[in-house]
Amino acid sequence: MLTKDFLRDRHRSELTKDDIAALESSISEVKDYGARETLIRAGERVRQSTLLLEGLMCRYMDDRQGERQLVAVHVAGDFVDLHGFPLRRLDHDVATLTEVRLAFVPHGKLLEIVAERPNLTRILWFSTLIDAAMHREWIFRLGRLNAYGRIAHFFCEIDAKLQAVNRSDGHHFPLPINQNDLGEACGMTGVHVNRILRQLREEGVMTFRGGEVAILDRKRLERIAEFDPHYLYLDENDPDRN
Amino acid sequence: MLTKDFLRDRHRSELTKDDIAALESSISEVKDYGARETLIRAGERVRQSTLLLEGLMCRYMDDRQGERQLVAVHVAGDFVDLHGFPLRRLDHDVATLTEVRLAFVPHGKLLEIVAERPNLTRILWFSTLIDAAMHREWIFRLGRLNAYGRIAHFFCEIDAKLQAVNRSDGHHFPLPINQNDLGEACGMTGVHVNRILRQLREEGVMTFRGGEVAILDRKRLERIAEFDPHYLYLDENDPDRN
DNA sequence: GAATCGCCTTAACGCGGATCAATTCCGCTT
DNA sequence: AAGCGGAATTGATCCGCGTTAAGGCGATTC
Repeated sequence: MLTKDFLRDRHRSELTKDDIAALESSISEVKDYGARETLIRAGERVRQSTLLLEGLMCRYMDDRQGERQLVAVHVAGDFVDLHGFPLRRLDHDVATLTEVRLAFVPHGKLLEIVAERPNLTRILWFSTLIDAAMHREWIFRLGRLNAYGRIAHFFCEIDAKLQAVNRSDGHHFPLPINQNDLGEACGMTGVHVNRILRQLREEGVMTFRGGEVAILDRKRLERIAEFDPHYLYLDENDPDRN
Repeated sequence: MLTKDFLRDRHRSELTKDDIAALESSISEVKDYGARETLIRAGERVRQSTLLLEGLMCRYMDDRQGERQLVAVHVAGDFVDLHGFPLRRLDHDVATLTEVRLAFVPHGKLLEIVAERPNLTRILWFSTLIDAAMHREWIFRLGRLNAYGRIAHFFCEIDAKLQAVNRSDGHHFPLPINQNDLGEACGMTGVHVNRILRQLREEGVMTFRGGEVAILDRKRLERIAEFDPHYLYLDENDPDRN
């Protein structure tokens, strides 16, 4: 089941067996890629969308001096560029962070889904809007938190997302990226990321070394980050679903 | 025609007459509101979506100390909280900035559209993804530009959006908000906004006084902002549409 | 016409994070 | 065991922006 992590812990139960079968059968190809490959460039016409099965990916934009700003980090189960289907061309680049396994869905198949499966369509739409909600939280993080809060927030978010697809136990998880990547996600230099990580380590909040994260004091970490996972639309946070 | 500004200059031509009629007839109510009213609070269950017919609105999140971060500013023609339809509850507040005229569309009608009108559905989906693209550009702006660039970028964006719905001639337009609002949009204090505005004024790039914007040197303004309107998905920027 | 209010404006001061530059660490190669 | 390259680490210095505070100006109200 290639789509087993798609919307896992995110109203996946609203998908019927038929919906899932339709989605599964619209996959044209599964392929592996190495770390740090750019798969899509901004402005290109895109004709398929990418479901991330395993590994980490990111989306980013570069400024005039070539400084990079990540706008999203993706984990297993994410439909990384589903928004490319209605948009037809993207406003940013898409790249792998680690080695990945990807499944591709041609946009022709998505057109059929929109024509024939309103329920699945609404839920695919929903999944692209979770990404938008995460974008908003990133805006908040960059606009209102200092470096300490921004880094803490990044780890809260990635942990919550990895937990939802069972890649983190909430205390410990692999995250094979470097301090510079972290800086590019949080709008700061690698040097300053290093100082912040030292502070978090010395205060016993969390550690990040050799691509391994350990969360030691979740309460403190979440307070530093002003973290509230509502914006991730995970099942447990939805008080009166219906 | 209440929906005349919806997606104006943004692939609106892909909507059939029938689609437009269906959308128009799904409007349940038109209502006016005053400036600075919060219409939707984060977490509420939403059962209708809001089309902005005239005026300015914003979406925002507050941090723990009550400091506000805007995550979007909306102009006439924007379907402000269409994302509330698939999401069902929002992760942020929605408020008016100026006096506004609004049209409401019940989510029940949107369900019918999704069931019966695949083309309109795909285009409604598209419209919510333009908002996501603007979020990404805001992330870039906050993460990689300094105060000078961020303010310049804000004005480039709002001008481009207002031009698309014919509320700006590209040189001069009303923008009845204050310097503090600008700060909340650009992640800085009102005091510093004031310094930057003075600088832009003294350098002959643009002015912003009494709710009126004048763009004096567009080339310079766009260079300062590193502005490229591709992310707005306006018609003139789409080299080979179809 | 005095008082009030919202908003703009400017100045003084301090801090957070960028910048620049070394140094250390560690996994990999040979 | 030595050599190498990428990443982590740390220090010194600088400056952009926050903070605080004070004053100005036009609009509104009584």
